[in-house]
Amino acid sequence: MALTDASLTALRVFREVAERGTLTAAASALGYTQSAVSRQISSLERAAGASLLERRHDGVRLTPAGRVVLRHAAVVVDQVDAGARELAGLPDDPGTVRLGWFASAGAVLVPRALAALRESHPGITVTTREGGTPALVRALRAGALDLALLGSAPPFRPPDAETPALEVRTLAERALRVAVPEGHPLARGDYIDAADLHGQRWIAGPGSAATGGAGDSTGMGAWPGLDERPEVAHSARDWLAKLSLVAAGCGLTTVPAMLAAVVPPGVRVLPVRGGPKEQRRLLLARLPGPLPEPVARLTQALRAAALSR
Amino acid sequence: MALTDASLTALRVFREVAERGTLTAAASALGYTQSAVSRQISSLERAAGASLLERRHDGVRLTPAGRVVLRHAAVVVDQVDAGARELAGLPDDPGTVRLGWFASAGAVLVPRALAALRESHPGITVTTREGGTPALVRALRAGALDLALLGSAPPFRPPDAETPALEVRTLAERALRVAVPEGHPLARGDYIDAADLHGQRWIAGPGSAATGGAGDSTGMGAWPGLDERPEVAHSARDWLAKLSLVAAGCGLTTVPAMLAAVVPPGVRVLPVRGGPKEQRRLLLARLPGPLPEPVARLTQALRAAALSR
DNA sequence: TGAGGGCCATGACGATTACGCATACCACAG
DNA sequence: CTGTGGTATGCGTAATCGTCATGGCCCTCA
Repeated sequence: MALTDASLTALRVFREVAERGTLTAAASALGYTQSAVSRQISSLERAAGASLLERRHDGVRLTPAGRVVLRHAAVVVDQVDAGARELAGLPDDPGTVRLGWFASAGAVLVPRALAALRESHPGITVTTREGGTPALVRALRAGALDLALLGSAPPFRPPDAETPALEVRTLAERALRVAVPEGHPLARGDYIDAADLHGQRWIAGPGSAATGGAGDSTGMGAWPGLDERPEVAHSARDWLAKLSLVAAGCGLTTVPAMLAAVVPPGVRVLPVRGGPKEQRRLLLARLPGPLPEPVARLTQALRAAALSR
Repeated sequence: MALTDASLTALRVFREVAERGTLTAAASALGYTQSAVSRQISSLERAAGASLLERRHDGVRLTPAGRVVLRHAAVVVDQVDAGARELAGLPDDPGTVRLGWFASAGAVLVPRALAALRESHPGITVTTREGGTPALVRALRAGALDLALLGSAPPFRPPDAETPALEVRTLAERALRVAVPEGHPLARGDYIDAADLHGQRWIAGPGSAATGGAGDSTGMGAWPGLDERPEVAHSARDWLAKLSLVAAGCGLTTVPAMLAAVVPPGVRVLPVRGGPKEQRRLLLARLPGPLPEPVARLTQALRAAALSR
């Protein structure tokens, strides 16, 4: 028996379980009994030939194999749903969703998601605005935004400590990279050794902290793991300006992996090896409560966009 | 009952039927009886709430609804298969595949497919070469190529008449478009009326036939459905040169829809309405015989690339 | 015109799967 | 110790899946 023998129902159930954290909650959400959900999971694990979930007293956790299957399952289920929608030509719920985002997410993920959403749900209107993580969280709390894309750096803490806790899901977690000019010596390899970042000139973000530790990329500039005082040759907030400077050979800058998709000609985006792992998370946050259909659709679009490379 | 209630088996069967053209052939290929396949199709049609196939005495044809479902089904099934492979960590068969292609396919589809293949199967080496359809067919026959991307124009005939017949599958069928400069009056709308193509200056392909009827885009230039003698302002083979000329405002040119993905700034690619439908097919051909694993993988990658927009 | 071949649909039947109900077991908190 | 929350599994019922056999339609050829 192989994963290819899995059923769509099992994949759909698995995704719901992974999101909700317990078989019981997933069952309730999908209109099954816990028993049926348990069997679907068991069936999927047999097909996968691996345990996909660790069972704990208070729910389940994904195993590494579970994470692999979840990634594929999400794509599959969303694709089937998209097919159903297209086929039915369903009149979707009209509505407006208000989304907040930080700059690098706005440059890549948001356009990608909005384009997909415009195609799959032409009736949904999305308004968006840029902001830093603290400001976006305040706007969520105030009810001025329905959804917000937030960045998060280690140690990965909740966006704020107020109650009720924000409903936060991780869309992606990827390592930071460095953008180098095409002709730069460091551009010759497939990665940059952290030790080779010594003595480089950097294009930093705004503010006094040249390394910009915030997860939302606003202050990003010199490599955060750099164990020397960085030489800051330029300081800029605008990503297009920063990347143009890189292209012009003016220096290096740290970028979220996502930005690699939109760098202009003359720029290479490379991972860094050695030194501490510089991971960043892309989060999607909202206030707890019923999930309106347009918000759910945008959430799906953002998730799909984050899963695609 | 909705498409979301469909089974993976039904989707897999449906795709095989669509490719092979008869329920009987699909059944044989998948190890089912014709009866089981017929029921899977019926089940899928119930889920879709529409007829997906026209039944004819010699097999089946896709309905418009069937085409929609096929597009999604292919993605779903390939994604499940990809998940299975990733999960199994299967050592893939190493090997080299030789692929032939014509220029516009080489500019878009081949890079896209090869990039995807490099990621999913790093052990597979692909060598490619450009050629026109007649030359590529000869190379297939001579065993110098494993696969070839061929263009086909109406009336859609087999690539040649030799035996054994080449194994040919249609990856895509799309209408030709016209590339116009951004500032051109015809660039203002979402489409071009065929009547408005009168009197335009054209960037033609090589050779004496300015409209270049061959499906493989080599001679493509003036709109093939043009009912006047075209004014040819430029003649070029190289697509980058042609498109750069368009961007520079030197004239219009006919392009396969696929090329819209890689036009440089300053170019708009628009469909044409009115006049005869100018459809072109993208075919993938090989000699009949056992399908080596690396060839199958490249075939899948090319198919996936052709399905994505 | 009739025979034969190819193709799809469907009745009948047996095997397998899916799901709900009830229950057992485990961990944790008060 | 009791109550709560969570997962796994036995049992019974209903639905689904696939094969075999058959019928109907269309086309080709002698």
